[in-house]
Amino acid sequence: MAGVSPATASRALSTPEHVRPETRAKVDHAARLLDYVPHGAARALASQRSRIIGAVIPTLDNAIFANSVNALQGTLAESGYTLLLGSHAYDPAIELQVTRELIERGADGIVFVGTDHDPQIYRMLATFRTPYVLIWSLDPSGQHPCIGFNNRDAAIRVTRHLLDLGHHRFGVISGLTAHNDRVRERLAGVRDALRARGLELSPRAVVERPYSFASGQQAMSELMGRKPSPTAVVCINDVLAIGAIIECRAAGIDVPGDVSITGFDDMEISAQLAPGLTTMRVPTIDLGRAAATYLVDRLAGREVATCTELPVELVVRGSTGPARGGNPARA
Amino acid sequence: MAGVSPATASRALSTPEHVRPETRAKVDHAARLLDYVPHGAARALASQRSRIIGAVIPTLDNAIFANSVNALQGTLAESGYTLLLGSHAYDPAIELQVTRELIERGADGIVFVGTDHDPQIYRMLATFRTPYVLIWSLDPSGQHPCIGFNNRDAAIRVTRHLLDLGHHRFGVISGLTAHNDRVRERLAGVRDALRARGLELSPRAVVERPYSFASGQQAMSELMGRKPSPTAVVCINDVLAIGAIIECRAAGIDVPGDVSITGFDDMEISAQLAPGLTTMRVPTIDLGRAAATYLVDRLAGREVATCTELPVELVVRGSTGPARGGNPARA
DNA sequence: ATGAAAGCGCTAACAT
DNA sequence: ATGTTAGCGCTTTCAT
Repeated sequence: MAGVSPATASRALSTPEHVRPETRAKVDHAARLLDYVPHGAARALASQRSRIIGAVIPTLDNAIFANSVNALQGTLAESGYTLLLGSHAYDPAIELQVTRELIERGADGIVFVGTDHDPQIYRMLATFRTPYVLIWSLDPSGQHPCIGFNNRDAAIRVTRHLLDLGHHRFGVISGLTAHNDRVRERLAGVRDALRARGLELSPRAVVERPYSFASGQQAMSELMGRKPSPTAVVCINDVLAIGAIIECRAAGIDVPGDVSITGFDDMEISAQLAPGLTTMRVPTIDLGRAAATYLVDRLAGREVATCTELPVELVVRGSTGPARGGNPARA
Repeated sequence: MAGVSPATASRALSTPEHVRPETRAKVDHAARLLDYVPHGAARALASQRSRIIGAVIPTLDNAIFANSVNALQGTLAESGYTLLLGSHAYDPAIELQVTRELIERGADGIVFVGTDHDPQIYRMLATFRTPYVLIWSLDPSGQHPCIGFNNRDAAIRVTRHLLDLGHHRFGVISGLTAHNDRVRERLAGVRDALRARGLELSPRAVVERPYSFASGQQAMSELMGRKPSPTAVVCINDVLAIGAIIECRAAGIDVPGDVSITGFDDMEISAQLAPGLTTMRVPTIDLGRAAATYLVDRLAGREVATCTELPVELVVRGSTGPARGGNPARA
């Protein structure tokens, strides 16, 4: 004790401006001397706020999410919040369970990826009045706060790039569509873009695989085995696209001479490959940062935008080129 | 209320075996009806256990750590623990702060990476009697519980592989050595192995860079600009090694014809590259799992080994070959 | 600006 | 097997 009441000590540490500098000094001194570390649980119990923000993400395997999470955590830390992380490996049951856990831990706010979530999750959030925000997608219903981009439009832009290069025989390497609105939207975007030019994507032209380099390789090999083989392959993310490029190298298929390949996300390595991967750049860092800012502001009672759309950018590199014998003027 | 006392309700939920099935049913029913979610903070305050395990890691950028963390979390979840994650970007001040935060949150145990930590961290852990474990390294002092492997020996094995192929002009692409015992140990291992064959590593032959593909590229370019240029380049991890391979491809340098390259970690993509990367496989998943098991067992009062050494494995792929004109029989 | 007192939601003796 | 009773360490009215 520094000769003051517990109440004053508490104020000195939590709201220093409400305490005379002199008293504050005494308390700070004592705290230092005692190696005082506040008791988070007691604090949370008394104040009804945990200063914990939860994040529910599919997996950390994907470097893309890792970047967002990193930014999220950094930004939260600046405002005195701690990140509590839960991952679910794309399993809705685990996701529900993890969310429950975060609420149980008293999370003041929660970040989710995408719009595909068990209704029970939304119900729980409502019951506990827990603020939350969805990232990576835009919520079409407008019911949920979100910070993301239009996955479908982005995919349309990628596909158009290929169409403009004269391609008309397409293949698609997709991620698993179950419980993943990003993948479904991107896929829909590809279909939309093709249809707009009078092309249909046959089911056989779409290969669905979990995210891994090996999957991408396999899928590419499968696609190139079809005849006629595609001259352009749209991959739903960079991991799959890189796998596809690797497969081409192994199989002696020239990229983009024989086939053009596109990705989605723009991971660090995508720029370094030979050829460089044409892809849609997603602002992963900004996504994490904006989510943190959103929740911190909301918890501080500040006004916040319900939905924020972040820009994505088509990055054209060496993996795409004109269709062989194609006519760039028309598809 | 289900017509029982709070104490019974508590028991029914926490230690069901201490309650008559009939009563348990009543409580469970009421809980379901009320959408009851226990209050973590109150529970932690009363029971003096948070069921939270903290992990203090350098960064999630490195897919390698992400894998370990994933495994850590999964294994902890099986035992009813939640992972609280803190990263510090290799900054000791942030690391101290993050650790403080974890203790403040009442972490029942904490996982750290490597042995290089501010003495104040160890002091705090002792003060709060917080169990902890170091992963990725072996603690030479034997003072700290750890689960890892011998980074120096592993680096020796990699270097010997190159020596046995007849190389004697070496370059090294290192990570930053500050606050990173893994990098320092691996570097020392390379030096040891060379010295054992009468070779010295000149300071100019070692390039130190942060972990990124781009760094690896740059470093490789620098190294190959020296004359005589190395015929073998040891990279302290796969990220740098992949950057190096990419640079060679860009610069028209044949791997392994002109230069052999080795990595360390064995990331998923390392196997897929052309040429495949010769590297030291680190059991990232096992590391995370073992750390979880260690802490859970310790917290349950079970006996635990102070230090566990996990095996690493040299994976020879296409990026290494005989020294041009070298004599494999002797270095 | 500071102190006194109540209580956050739960668990853990202890008693029955 | 269940109820009674404190109390975990802090914050927050409320009073001064």
